[in-house]
Amino acid sequence: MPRLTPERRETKRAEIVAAARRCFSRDGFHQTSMPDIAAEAGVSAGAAYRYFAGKDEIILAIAGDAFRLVFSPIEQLAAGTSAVSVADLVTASLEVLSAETVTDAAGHEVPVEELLRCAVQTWSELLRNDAARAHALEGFESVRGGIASALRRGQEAGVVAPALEPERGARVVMGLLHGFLLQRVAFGLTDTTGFNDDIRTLLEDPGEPDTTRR
Amino acid sequence: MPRLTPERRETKRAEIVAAARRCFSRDGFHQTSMPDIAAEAGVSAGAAYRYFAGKDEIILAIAGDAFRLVFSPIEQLAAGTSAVSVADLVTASLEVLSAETVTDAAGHEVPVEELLRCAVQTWSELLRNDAARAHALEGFESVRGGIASALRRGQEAGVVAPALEPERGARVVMGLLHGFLLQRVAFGLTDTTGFNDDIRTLLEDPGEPDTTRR
Amino acid sequence: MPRLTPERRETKRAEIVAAARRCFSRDGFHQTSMPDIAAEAGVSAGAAYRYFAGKDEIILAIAGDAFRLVFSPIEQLAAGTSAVSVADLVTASLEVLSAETVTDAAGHEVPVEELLRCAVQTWSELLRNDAARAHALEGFESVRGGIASALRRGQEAGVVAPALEPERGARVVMGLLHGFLLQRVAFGLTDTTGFNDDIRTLLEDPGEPDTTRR
Amino acid sequence: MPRLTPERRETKRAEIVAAARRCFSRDGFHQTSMPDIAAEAGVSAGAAYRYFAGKDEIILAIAGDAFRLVFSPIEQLAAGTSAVSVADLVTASLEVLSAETVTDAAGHEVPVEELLRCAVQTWSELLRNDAARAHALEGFESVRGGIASALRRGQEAGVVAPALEPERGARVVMGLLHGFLLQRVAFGLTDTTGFNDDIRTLLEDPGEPDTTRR
DNA sequence: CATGAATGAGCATTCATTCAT
DNA sequence: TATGAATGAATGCTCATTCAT
Repeated sequence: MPRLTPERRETKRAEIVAAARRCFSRDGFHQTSMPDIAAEAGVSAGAAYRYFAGKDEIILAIAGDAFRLVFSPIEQLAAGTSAVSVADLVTASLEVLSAETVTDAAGHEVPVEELLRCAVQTWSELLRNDAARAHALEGFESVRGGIASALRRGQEAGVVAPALEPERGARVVMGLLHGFLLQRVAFGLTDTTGFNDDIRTLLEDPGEPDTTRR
Repeated sequence: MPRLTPERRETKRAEIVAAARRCFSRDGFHQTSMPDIAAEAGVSAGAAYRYFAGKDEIILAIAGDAFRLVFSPIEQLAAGTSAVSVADLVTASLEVLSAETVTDAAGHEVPVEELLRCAVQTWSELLRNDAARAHALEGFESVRGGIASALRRGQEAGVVAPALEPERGARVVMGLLHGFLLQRVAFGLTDTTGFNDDIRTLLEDPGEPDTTRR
Repeated sequence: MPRLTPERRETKRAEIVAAARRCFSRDGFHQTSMPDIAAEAGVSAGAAYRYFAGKDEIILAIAGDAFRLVFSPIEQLAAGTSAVSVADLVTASLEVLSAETVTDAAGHEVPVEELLRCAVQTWSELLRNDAARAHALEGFESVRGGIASALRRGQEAGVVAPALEPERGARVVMGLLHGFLLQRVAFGLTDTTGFNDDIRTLLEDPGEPDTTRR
Repeated sequence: MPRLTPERRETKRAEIVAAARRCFSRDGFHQTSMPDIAAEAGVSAGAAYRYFAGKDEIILAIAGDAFRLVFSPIEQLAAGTSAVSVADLVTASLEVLSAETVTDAAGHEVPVEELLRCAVQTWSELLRNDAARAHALEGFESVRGGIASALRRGQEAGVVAPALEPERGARVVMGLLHGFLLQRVAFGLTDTTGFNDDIRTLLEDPGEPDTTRR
């Protein structure tokens, strides 16, 4: 039997992750058994243990992905060098909620529906799993830093209010995404078109109405 | 030991719920066993079954509370008749994140930390539990309706932008709360002071800077 | 509270037994809980323990009745002094399978359907419960003795073959009843009319066929 | 420890069945726990669930065997083509009560004592378990049909009374076996030798043959 | 005496994990 | 390497029995 090449190993690992994601999305982290995952991946019950130390490690892998990938569109935008407005950021941020798939670090397409359903479950894990929380916090800060940088670039370019504290602004954007994400997966409120305007209108000064809008 | 008065029954039920909430907050829904709950409540393993049909029913009771109580400050504000601005709503909405306790329907004080940790876990349940989702959706719509009403009153009073679609504005407010809630319990980002301003600033037209702020 | 008179005590005990018999007949000995019996009898869970030491004692009471009452018609016939033929005995024996009710020692009417269903379950208990087996064996021997006596009287009167060993003949009669009893309750084969003739025909010498029959 | 060959699987399944039969025979269906069975079989608590969906399925397997095997000697006789008399049938039928073991469909020797004790318990199950009853009824009818066929062959050969209705005669034979079976396991009345004669004598016309009958 | 709430041991079943093949 | 049978601890739940009121 030929040594398992690193590539084949990685491929198989990814297959197990993808199978686990399907199971988790469908049945939940805790209602999914290791045999379930193995069966979904088309491997034996024991095989998964050659790629992961245990169920927790699979959850962690999924959770890391789920937490981070949700922000992948906005991260890409933020990683650029062009001047972006807040509206651009919010729009990019909510974009993931309407997409069919996103692409993970290894280049695999991940169905957004699965991703989001896993993301919400991930949040529960963060409460009790120190490793997961540390990992997620790192991702959170990384995304926040990226958004903050973009906001700073926007301020320099004059398309973002100079009074905005970038780190805090980034938190708002991320919070909004999480909130709408939850509304979508838990309640089926998939429509996020126009929310950028809604948000702006919401906070608008009522006295000086529409002259500057849109 | 016959004749449990309805009041005593309710008290005991509430004790079990409170114990379950402590366990769930500490260990998670699925890592908490019925014996754990019973022990925390100081009752025998079988006793809980006189008050709840099973573990799911306890989870449901907690989840219902958790989902709804998070909005209790804003619901109270919205239920009033005074004209409130968006800033008032957002402030009230985020208030729960800094409070120590909130009061549930039966008048019991519920520690906010526990409440929020249960709330996040509730979200995971919504994905797979039809009863919980239906229940939560009802709560969601009720809160949304209340906030929308308050926004309409604000529009009539001239303190909310007339262009705002109230139902959509309410979704934004609720989404923000959920997003910040997650940031607090998952990452320890408890500080929400000033976020009202941040949000406003975030969306501000950069061209007309500081004249209207703070 | 007035002392419970022995009569009232006996009445209540009988009510519990009757309730237990209904439960046992419907759900089986082991699928019936003490609360079930109490509820069926309209008393509290604890009350039954004033009349019976525990569930086993109730089963024993039912079992004793069930085992014995099945033979009550044949016992009555055997207890008489008239000369009875084997056909009379078999007929009387199977009679209980077509009756609606039989009357127990205390004069209560007991539905035969319930009685038979409990009787079959009783047999299982005999295998493991020494007290029940001893009790039943005593009843068995008593009935067998009665039938044997009747057979002896029949032999004296010339209506029973003199070569028959009465004790063994009685076993055959009793075995037949048990066999047909099982066929009725387990398979719904309620028809036992004419089986007397069948039995006779079955064992008839085929060489001297039909000249005298029917 | 991969790849359980179908034969080994069947062997192990049979071992569990045999262990369960020992437990059931000793302690009863409902007093035997799954761990009891597993321990008796020398396997772990969970292992049994790879071979049976649950306890009920084990009971059903035992019950099916127990109900059917009791008739195996008479079925073999009836399955033949030779002309058999009623006496032959009854003798064969009761034979099982004196045997040490019988051989099941898979060729395993089953101790008769265990078999009979399980058979009696099976009868209780028939009252409440529709699947078991349907299964047993099928077996019952099959055996009855076999015996009836043998009786018809006997009639053709002139060794069975032509007036006998074979289906009814078969019921009598089966009823007798069940009755004597119960007497053996419940009361230790193991002796069935000569009962064939007893039965015949029992129904024999006493001194003055047929002139007085009916 | 009766009540019925409480107890707590016991049970069927599941499942993460191991390891012989 | 991969397999999948086996393990055995853990869990949710039931129920016979007790006893404070």
